[in-house]
Amino acid sequence: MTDTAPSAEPRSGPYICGIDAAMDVVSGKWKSLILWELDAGTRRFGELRRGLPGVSEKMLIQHLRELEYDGLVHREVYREVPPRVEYSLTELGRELNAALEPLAEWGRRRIDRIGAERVELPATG
Amino acid sequence: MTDTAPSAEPRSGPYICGIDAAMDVVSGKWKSLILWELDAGTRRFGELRRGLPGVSEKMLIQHLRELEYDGLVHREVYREVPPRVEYSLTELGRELNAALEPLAEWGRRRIDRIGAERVELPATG
DNA sequence: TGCAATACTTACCAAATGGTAAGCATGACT
DNA sequence: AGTCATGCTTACCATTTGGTAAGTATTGCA
Repeated sequence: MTDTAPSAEPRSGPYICGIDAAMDVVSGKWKSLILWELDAGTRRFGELRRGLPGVSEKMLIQHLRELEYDGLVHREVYREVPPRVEYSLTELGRELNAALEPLAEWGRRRIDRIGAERVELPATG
Repeated sequence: MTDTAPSAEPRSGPYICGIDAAMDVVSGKWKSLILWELDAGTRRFGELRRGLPGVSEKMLIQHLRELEYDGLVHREVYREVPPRVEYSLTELGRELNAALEPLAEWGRRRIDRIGAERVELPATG
């Protein structure tokens, strides 16, 4: 297998607890951010890339593929030229995002508390 | 700086969003598990090690130090021989754990859904 | 004297993760 | 024929992360 080949099916433990199992699908530098972006609606590959400042194409597809295998995002290919591929959240993905919301809120308070810098995101919705 | 030297102060972004800031303090193979263990009460170093099957001493202290710097755990040293060191959650740590609960619940359902294996934890209390 | 217990500390190494940059396929447009 | 756009794919490399195993310090106890 090569460098970028993603696993062929959902990662599947063994896990010590629920956190362990949830973190497994969310860990990766851009995954939660991708989920967040998609929560606002369907996005094309290029739109996602532009919406996530700093992500490389390699990592973006790699993460998208893993999220797809884990059943969190849906990939729809339109056979056009130039190609069009749209990504959206599955129901499972939306549930995960909901479960991430309290964590996001905690993080926002942490940013305020420690006065961390914020990265400006070009508005995406 | 050597291999194991932890950073001297809380990690501090810049962050893209709350998730980003929260994940930053939780990511690390054992961190959420350590938090989970400590949620049940104060633990000595050795107790934590025995409670987390597979963790190495190096990673355990490294993660504990980072959690301490990030203000999530409190470290209390008793000058005895042999030494005794007790770790416990701070209020901030308890808040983080609360924010992690929905994610844990999602993860538990994921384990059931995909029929993932579970690792047996020796009972720690 | 020598070993046990506890909480680290260190050196070294392997695997995982992520980045850069170039290449590929297709068809419309010039 | 050459360029553009899009969505990848690949090779290669650097950094990060985590593991193993040995060593340190202190004092009680056999």
